[in-house]
Amino acid sequence: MTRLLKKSKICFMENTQIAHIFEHMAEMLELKGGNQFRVRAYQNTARALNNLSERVEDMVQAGSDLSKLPNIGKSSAEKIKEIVETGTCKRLQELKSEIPESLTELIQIPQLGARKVKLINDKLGVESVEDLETACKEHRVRELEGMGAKTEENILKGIQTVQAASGRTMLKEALEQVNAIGRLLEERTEISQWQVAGSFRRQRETVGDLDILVESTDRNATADSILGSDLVEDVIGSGQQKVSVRLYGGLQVDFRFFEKDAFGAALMYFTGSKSHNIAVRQRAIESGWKLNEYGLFEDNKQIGGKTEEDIYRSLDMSWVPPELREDAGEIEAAVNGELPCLVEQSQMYGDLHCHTVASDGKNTIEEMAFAAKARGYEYLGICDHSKAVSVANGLDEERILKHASDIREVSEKFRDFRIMAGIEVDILKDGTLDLDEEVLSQLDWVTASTHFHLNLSSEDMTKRLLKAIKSGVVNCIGHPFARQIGRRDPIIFDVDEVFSACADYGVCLEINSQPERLDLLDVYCRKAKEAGIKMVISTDAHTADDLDFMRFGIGIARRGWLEKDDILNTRPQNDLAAFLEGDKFC
DNA sequence: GCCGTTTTCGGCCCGACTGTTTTCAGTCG
Repeated sequence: MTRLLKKSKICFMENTQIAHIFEHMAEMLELKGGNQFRVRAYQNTARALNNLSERVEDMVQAGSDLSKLPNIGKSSAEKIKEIVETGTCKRLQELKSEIPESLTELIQIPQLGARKVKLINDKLGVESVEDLETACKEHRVRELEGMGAKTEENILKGIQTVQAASGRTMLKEALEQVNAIGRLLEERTEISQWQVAGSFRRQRETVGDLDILVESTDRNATADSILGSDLVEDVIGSGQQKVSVRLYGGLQVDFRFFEKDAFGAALMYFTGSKSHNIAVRQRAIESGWKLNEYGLFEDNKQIGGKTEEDIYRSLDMSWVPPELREDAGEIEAAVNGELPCLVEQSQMYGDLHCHTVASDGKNTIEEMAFAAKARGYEYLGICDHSKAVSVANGLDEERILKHASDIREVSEKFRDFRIMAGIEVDILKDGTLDLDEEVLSQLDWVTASTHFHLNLSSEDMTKRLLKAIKSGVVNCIGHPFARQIGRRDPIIFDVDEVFSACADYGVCLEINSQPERLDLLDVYCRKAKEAGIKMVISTDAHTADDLDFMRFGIGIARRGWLEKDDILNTRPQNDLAAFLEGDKFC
C-alpha cells in the first residue's frame, strides 16, 4: 500500500489502485471491529471500481457524479475524489492511526480472521507475521480464550502457505492441477459426476483455490482416495460434506459432496461470484422463495436445483455463462433475454501471433504451421520480434524480408492452409515503429507492441500509441497494456482516445493469451467492443505447444462479453483477406 | 456505507466445518 501511495504522487491513479485503498480500509475497519455492513460497503465499492471500464480518475476530472455508479454512494464518491486528488483520504489515515497497518497482512493467513487477529494483537501485542510465528512457537497463542494447540498449528501452517503460494495461482497452473485431479476422479466408479466451480469456472485470470463438486454413492471411499492421493501434501479438513486439502505447490482444493437433486444449485452457488449469487438469491427472495446450495425452495419444498438451467429458468432468467457471473450487468441481461452469444474456441479459424526460431521461438515455421493446422486452423500469422528486442534476436529490415520470403515459400507447400508473413514490431519510445514502414507495408500482418519504456506518463504513452495506430501500416496492437500478472502493472494511457483512434483507423486490439499476460483485461474487451474495435485473440506462442494458450484468451474474451463477430480470427481465410483489403465487414 | 414498488429508516445471504467448550464463535465460500 505504501508503494501504491507513493506511486500515485508521480503517476495517475488506476481504478485497481483506488480499489486497493477501499479493500485496505475494509480490512482495517474489520480489524477495528467496525460495522460489518460498512466493511462490506467498502468491499463493494472496491469491486465496483474493479468492474468499471472507465478510468475513474478521468470521470472525476470530467466532473461525473460517481454516486450514480452502482454500490458507490455519496460518501464513497467523495473519498474517491479525495484519493484521485491527493493519493489518499482522511478516512484511511484515521484508520491507520487507530490500527497497526501490518495487521492487514495477518488476516491474509488462512483460518485467521479479523477477530482472532484483533485478539492476538490486543493480548499478545503481535503486529507482524514474524511476531505471530514466534508467539505460536512459544505456545502463547493457545493461552488465549477460544484458542488452542490446534489453532496454533493451523496458524503456523497458514503462514507457510501464504509465504509459499504468495497469493493466487495463475490459470495455467490451476488447469494443470485440475487435469491431474480429473484423472484421479475419473478412475472412481462411485463418482457419477464432478465439476470444477469457483473462479476457475468463471475463467478468472488467477484462482485463489479450487472448488470441486462431487456426486458420489460412497463419500467415504471418495474421500479416502482423495486423502491418499500423491497430489495431496496436507489435509486441512475432512467431513461428510467437504474434504479440504492442500496440494504440493500450495494450491488449496475443496471437494464438496452433493446429491444429484442439489448438484445444479451447488454448482451455481460455488461458481459464484459472491456478488452474482447475492443478486440471484435476492431475486429468489422477491418471488417468495429461498435459494441455497441445496436447491430452490418454496417454504420447505424443493422446486429446483438439479441443474443450473432449471434454477435460472424458475427465476425467469436465461442461463448465465459462468464467465459473466460478476454482477456486472448480466442479471439484467439474463432477465431481458439479452445475454451475448459468447465466442467459443471451436469458432477460431487461426492464430495471428506466434514466434519461430527466427527470433526467440523454439520451433521452425514448418513446425508451427503443422501444429496450427493440427488444431483445425486455416491460417497462422508468424510475428517474430523486431530488432529493438535484441535480447530476443529481433529481426532488422533485411532479415524480415528474407523471413517473409521463407514463410511464403513454406506456405505454398500447404493445402487449405496459409501462413501469413507478419511481424511483432516494437513501438519505440516516441511512437515510431522499429522497422521501415515501407518494409512493414510488404508484410501480410503487422502487430505493434510496446516492450520497453513502460513507465511513461499517460500523456506521453497516449501520444506514443496514437502515432503507431495512425501510421497506416499497423493491423493490430499487441498486448495493449503490457502488463504481466503479479510482476508488472499495466501501462497507463488515455483509453478513450486510443480506442477511438483504433476504431477510426481500423486497427485491431490483441487479446494476448499468454497466461502471465491475459491482456486486454476483460473490462477493456467490453469497452473496445463498445468503441467498435475488432479484436484478435492470439497466443503469442513461442513453442508449438503454446498454441494451446488460446483457451485462456477465449476465457478473457468471454469474460469481456465478446461474441464471434467481435473477433477477427473467428473469420475464415477469405474474410480475413477481405478485411485486410479494407472491407470492414460487420 | 448503500439502498429503496414497505424510500430517509432499517435491513443487509446463509450453511458447514473447526476448534473450542459443553452450546457457540469464528471463518470460509
